[in-house]
Amino acid sequence: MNNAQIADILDAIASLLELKGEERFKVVAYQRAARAIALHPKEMVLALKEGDDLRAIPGIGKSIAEKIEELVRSGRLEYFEELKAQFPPGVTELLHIPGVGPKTALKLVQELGVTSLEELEAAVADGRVAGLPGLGAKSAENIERRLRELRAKERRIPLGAALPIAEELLAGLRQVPGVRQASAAGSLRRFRETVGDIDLMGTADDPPAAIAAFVALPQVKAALAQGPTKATVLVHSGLQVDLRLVEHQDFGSLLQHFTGSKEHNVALREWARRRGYSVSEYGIAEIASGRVHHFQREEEVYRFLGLQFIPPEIREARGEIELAARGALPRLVEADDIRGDLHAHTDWTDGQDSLEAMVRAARERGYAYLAITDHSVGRGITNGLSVERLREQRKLLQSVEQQVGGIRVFHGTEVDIRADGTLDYPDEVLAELDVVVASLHSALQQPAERMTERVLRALANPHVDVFGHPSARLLGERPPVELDWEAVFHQASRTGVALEINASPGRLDLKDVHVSRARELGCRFLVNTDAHAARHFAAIRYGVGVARRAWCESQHILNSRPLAEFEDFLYHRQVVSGL
DNA sequence: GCCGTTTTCGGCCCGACTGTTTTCAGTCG
Repeated sequence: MNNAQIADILDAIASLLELKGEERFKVVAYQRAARAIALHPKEMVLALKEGDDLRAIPGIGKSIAEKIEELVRSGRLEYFEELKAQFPPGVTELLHIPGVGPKTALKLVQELGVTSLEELEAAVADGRVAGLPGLGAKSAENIERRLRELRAKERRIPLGAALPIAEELLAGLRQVPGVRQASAAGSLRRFRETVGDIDLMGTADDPPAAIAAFVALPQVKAALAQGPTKATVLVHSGLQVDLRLVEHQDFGSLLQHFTGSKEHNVALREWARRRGYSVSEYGIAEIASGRVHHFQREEEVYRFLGLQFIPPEIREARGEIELAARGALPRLVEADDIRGDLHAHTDWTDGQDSLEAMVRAARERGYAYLAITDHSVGRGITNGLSVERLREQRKLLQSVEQQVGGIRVFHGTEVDIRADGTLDYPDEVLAELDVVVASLHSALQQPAERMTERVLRALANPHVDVFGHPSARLLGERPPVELDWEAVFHQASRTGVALEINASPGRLDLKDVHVSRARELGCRFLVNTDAHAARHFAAIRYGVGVARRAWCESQHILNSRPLAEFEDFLYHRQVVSGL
């Protein structure tokens, strides 16, 4: 049983307790515990095996720790089974409908015997829902609409699709006279890998005029709602965007509030409350006197509470507030720290731009180094390089490096890890290269055990420097491979192979939680774009966002290190080979 | 059920919206 499954059960318990009418705080305790487990980098199975005290995890106490132990040990939880038995199966499904909470769900179950979305649909259609006490025609109508929406799309948009749209809208908004502040908020600002919608915040001298200008932007397909200080629009990609404008003096508090996460805000407010303050989106009130403090800038909100500024990417209620109080937050790596990209393709294989164009683009970004890593021979579909072409490419690379100047260009490969864990070039060819990125591209359906053996074998090859896009997932299109991550991270840590944080917006691979765990185990990382065109280098920020969400500092990210130090990694690291 | 800068007991974030309510409950972010 993995953490995600445990978290699901804890969430289900919370829902059942809600239905039961249990005290709200007990419900919240289970919801918090579920989230804590879902975000916990180390698998519970392993934590228990190693004798960790689960109560050290914020939100986990004696009672829930025991339940997790029972779940891990036996695969089931008596308490959960008993709770489930008290309700018709499927009733918690109703809670997934926005607008339907425990009270409404219980009413639907008890009065109408509805236990599934299908039955609910029927009950709405024949008017039984509208006839319930406390509900009316309007409620039934809303439920019907929400049911439809739930079916149509329960999909979130990849960060890489949403962020450019948000930035275009913000640029448009900033052109409007009188607009002084404009920023994205929400999960987009926290760099979550997918977002449900886009939240924008701003201040304007004349809010209604700014709102009017906003809904008239060319990106806007339709305005769903438009008030004097708020607008909700659809953009052409179908994404929903909310804009909210406030007084200049309150922008800091507003941005803080709407950036979230919800759990971070709850933790922050509890923390403040214990010190006599009440925090809301309108400012910070002194509880004793009622005096309210206003903040134009978000930094001031945290400073007022005696906290270091907490970067949005780590606002997830994972202990960041306590660290900020002690002034002990990590110095997260920044996009400007990145000095080179170690995974790039050219038109020698499936890239769009020439080798020279790629090198020039990297130098223009101010990079000190770049690796050209075209595909290996077995990737026929990408025109993978034969050994002869690979060697030919090196000659060109050396002359381009000289011509362009000011940037070190490494010759590398993105070599296929074959189904049996061998690599797609012989060792003596790999030995000629500066950088070897080993990646999975085929036979991605292997069962976990086989896939793990395959990867461990590949990482044991002393020529391999980097494990490329380790899970091979494509966001929203292809699931990650089945892999014993713990074993892989241990292997990478031992052999010194760097794990790639692939910044390509369709991948974001490794993902944040895995990066956290690998970092704990002593792994180091490369944030690479896997650029297939010069313009793709700009995607580096998505990968940096993942690294930041995993609390990575510059020391963890090898390609944020100066050239000399990076060459130490390539040429002089202690290579441990063998399985 | 969790937790501790008043506390091992008695608290537990805050405000807005919606619908159905004649003063508020339920739900959401």
